[in-house]
Amino acid sequence: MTENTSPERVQPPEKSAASAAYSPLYQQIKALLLQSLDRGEWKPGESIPSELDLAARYQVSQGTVRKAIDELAAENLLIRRQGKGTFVSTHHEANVRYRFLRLTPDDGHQPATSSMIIECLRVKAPSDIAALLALRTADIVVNIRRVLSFDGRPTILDDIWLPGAVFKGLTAETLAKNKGPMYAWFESKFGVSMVRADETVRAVAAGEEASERLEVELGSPLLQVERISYTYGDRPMELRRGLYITDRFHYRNQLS
Amino acid sequence: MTENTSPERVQPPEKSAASAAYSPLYQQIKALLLQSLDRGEWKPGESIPSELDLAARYQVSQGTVRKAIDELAAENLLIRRQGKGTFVSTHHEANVRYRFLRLTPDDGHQPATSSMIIECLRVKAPSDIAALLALRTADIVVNIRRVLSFDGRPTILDDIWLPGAVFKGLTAETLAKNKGPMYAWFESKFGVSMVRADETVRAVAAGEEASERLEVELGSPLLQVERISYTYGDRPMELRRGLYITDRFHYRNQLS
DNA sequence: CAGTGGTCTAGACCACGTG
DNA sequence: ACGTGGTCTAGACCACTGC
Repeated sequence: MTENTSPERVQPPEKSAASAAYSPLYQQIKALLLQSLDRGEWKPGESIPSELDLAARYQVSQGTVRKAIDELAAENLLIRRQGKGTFVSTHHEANVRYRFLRLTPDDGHQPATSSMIIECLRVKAPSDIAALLALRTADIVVNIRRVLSFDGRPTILDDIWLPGAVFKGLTAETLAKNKGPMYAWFESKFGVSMVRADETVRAVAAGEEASERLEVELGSPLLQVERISYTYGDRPMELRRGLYITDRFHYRNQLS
Repeated sequence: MTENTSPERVQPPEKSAASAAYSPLYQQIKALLLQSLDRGEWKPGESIPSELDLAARYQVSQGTVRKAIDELAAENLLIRRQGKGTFVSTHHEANVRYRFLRLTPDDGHQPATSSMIIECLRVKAPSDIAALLALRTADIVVNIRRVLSFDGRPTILDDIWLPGAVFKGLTAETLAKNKGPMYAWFESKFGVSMVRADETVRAVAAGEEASERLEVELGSPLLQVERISYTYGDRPMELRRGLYITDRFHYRNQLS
């Protein structure tokens, strides 16, 4: 009974010259791990099987599994912990909360955060939003608008768009009940893990609504940040347009 | 004659429990490679010795050298090219020119770039500049001010500060002669490789000079980008304050 | 003490670039 | 044909964690 009927049997890489679609073994393993993550076989915060177990499961050496995991860890999808295991990334943990928020206080001290929901509506997707979220204009999207305050000062005005089909049961009420980071809530309530994001940053002048909500002069400079967040498989799952006040905070970035 | 008198002999990692300052072998190799890079033993754009040569030189296995190089490649200090060798990163190559410039045209098309030097002075370091560059206020710094234009439109007003002791012979004349990216010029003319950078981004209102130089209304929103660039060993080598017009361009960023 | 990831080695073979 | 980095394996031992 050593016959292997697992659907996850990997192909040994085609080593003959004729192979056009050659893919290294560890990339195939990486793809299989990604599938399992996407499918929810291992949930955010949980540990995945040990390297030796995975090696046995996929019939490859530990070194090959290791290389696959190395890449996923480099992309922040997995987190290695020596002596404990390898864990699925989550937005719940203290050290990586607000992982996608690059706005940082000018002095080091961490501010108290509070959120005020302006509205939360389900509407047909405007065409620009639909395009960015890879939806059709007939599809329903959830539109959340809110103000984030730091130390009691309104600082961020957010306009958030989510695919309605995925975020079922998201209403102003359920939203209001949730404390803590929105991305952590998305994980536990809707099973959506935000894995990476692209941001587009500009300086703009405060319009009427922004100046009221953020309590700044009409026309004051604001940082406009448009973010598209992706879940596994590069599927866009959120469009977020934010206006930031940057007099006591700054947007930080590391180049290399 | 097998005695090894090389100054680069590495310590086998202390494997006994008592070792407080344990450092993996490959980290020691990485540090040695960094020293050689800093010292200029291999110049930007050149290839470093092959993995097998380095393994022989440091008396370790190829795998250990490989892991050290892997990390340096992940930090963009080295570039691997299969079949050819491993090369020292440079700002000269077309694909990584303007590697630190995150301002991107809204439409895809690459704009024609031109630079206009406003002035280039050697002065005593103001205290804030000195602090950020890890200098004393008595030290001399070079201060360059310039406007970058894209497709003929002034778009960036830069205020650049460099340690005078390192950038000897940098004058408005020599600067004006240089075409192409400033960081590439720093490499070939002054032997300074910029290896990574930290940026702080804000939205600000155009002041008098900015509005004149960039031909925008007084008070229009501009993106203010303060960048500290580092050479090997995390030594700060440049402070750059830029004001960007972001109506046809945006600052892009990837989060993960 | 057992189990996990982390380091290190040695060797085989492959893919790529250049003669 | 050769030398380069890239992949894959197997095995030994170490460091860390928790029972």
